[in-house]
Amino acid sequence: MAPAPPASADLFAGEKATRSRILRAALEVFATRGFEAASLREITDRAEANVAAVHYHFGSREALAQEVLRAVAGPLNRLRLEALDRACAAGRPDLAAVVEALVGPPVTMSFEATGESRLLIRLLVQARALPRETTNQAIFEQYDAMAVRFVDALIAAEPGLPREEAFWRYAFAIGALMYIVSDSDQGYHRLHRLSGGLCDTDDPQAIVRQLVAFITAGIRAGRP
Amino acid sequence: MAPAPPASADLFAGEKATRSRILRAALEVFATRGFEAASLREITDRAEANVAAVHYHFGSREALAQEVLRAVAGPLNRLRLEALDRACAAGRPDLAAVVEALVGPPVTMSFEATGESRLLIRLLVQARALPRETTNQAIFEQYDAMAVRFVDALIAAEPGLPREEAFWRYAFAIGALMYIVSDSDQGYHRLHRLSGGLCDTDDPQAIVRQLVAFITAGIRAGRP
DNA sequence: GTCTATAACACGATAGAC
DNA sequence: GTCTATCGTGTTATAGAC
Repeated sequence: MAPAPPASADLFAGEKATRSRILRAALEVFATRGFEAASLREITDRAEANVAAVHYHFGSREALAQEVLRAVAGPLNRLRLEALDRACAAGRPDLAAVVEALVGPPVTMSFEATGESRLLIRLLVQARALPRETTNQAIFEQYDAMAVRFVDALIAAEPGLPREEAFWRYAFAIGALMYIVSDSDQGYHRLHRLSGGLCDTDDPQAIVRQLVAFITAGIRAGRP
Repeated sequence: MAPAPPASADLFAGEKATRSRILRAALEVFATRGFEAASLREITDRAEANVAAVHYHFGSREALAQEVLRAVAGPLNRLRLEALDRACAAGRPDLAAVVEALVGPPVTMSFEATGESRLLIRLLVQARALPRETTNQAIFEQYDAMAVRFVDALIAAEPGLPREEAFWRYAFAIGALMYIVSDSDQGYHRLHRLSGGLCDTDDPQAIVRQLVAFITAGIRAGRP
């Protein structure tokens, strides 16, 4: 059996040629223009395919959106859970290692030069900004179980941490993560400008380092 | 001279009747449907006005979006800076008081039953999810100066905190804030569901308490 | 200042040829 | 499986009556 391909490999390689090109183009357009504003025409132009091909392969624009979200969510979670397994391998996990397993993979993926996963966070930001039935469904089914596993790992690392606080702080961590990744993305770079160049938001290692320090301390805070 | 009205008062009270109704409706529609997906028809229907009136009063759909963002950003910053001034009044400020001045007003405003500011965070989430020239301009000119004032206050509260870290952690705080507010908004409530009801995301005081505990500890973290 | 009517165009979806 | 052509609808914007 062949080993699983790295997350940065072509997510849609196994697909039929046109279907694959449409998926790739749709990811790009949905991520940069939003699920609502993206048009089928823009997607098919980029895919060098036809509007009718989308309906043939996916049935509707909405079904295409759901398919894209599903296809792209897998690799991130796999990387995260592998890193979490490594952190938990030797008994009680180290908190910083758990946090790094949570924030490291998405940051790394966002900075890939090529590959589809690069746009994942942007896609998730879109889905969250404008919740819709279809995208919510795809996200919940892919991320809920992973979220609970990480919360459990946080508690394993910090046995004194009440479960309620673990959930709140998991959410805060995800918020900080998504905010900083989308800031460093697509030429926005508000933090870099605001800090007068002090914060290098183009350095993924710096981002992970800063995130881990902040989140780890936040999770260790006393009960409010 | 009359005192400034409370932030929850009608933001558009001074406006001409139709123009005011359009602004109010536009805020609602832009905040819930996104800047790209919102249509003039939906806005004018809600405003009980005419499509042509928008062009008469604002010139274009894009100019209307910019106007809405500008009109709504003021009250939040005023509340925050007033709270920051109180925190800094007696010499060296308390870190928790500075953080509460940052996150308290937006959380409180999001939970207002009426008033336009209730939708502000949602509007900012939209603007950030899909950065555009016009909305960026409106946000930067309203928020950049305030951000730097808060970073300075963080450093004043924690003299050992390097300026670079202060900026990173300010950004992380904003990310956690926006994430949790948009989660508790509009029936999304993912954290509530995910935590099996442990986290009451309908209680603004609980949210502020949790945010302040997490962020305060994160800011006090050692240099990574 | 506010309306109706309409121009000019983009959208998602589908029928039917090949 | 992939195309062209087209239907019906919704969009921004504007011209002109009042």
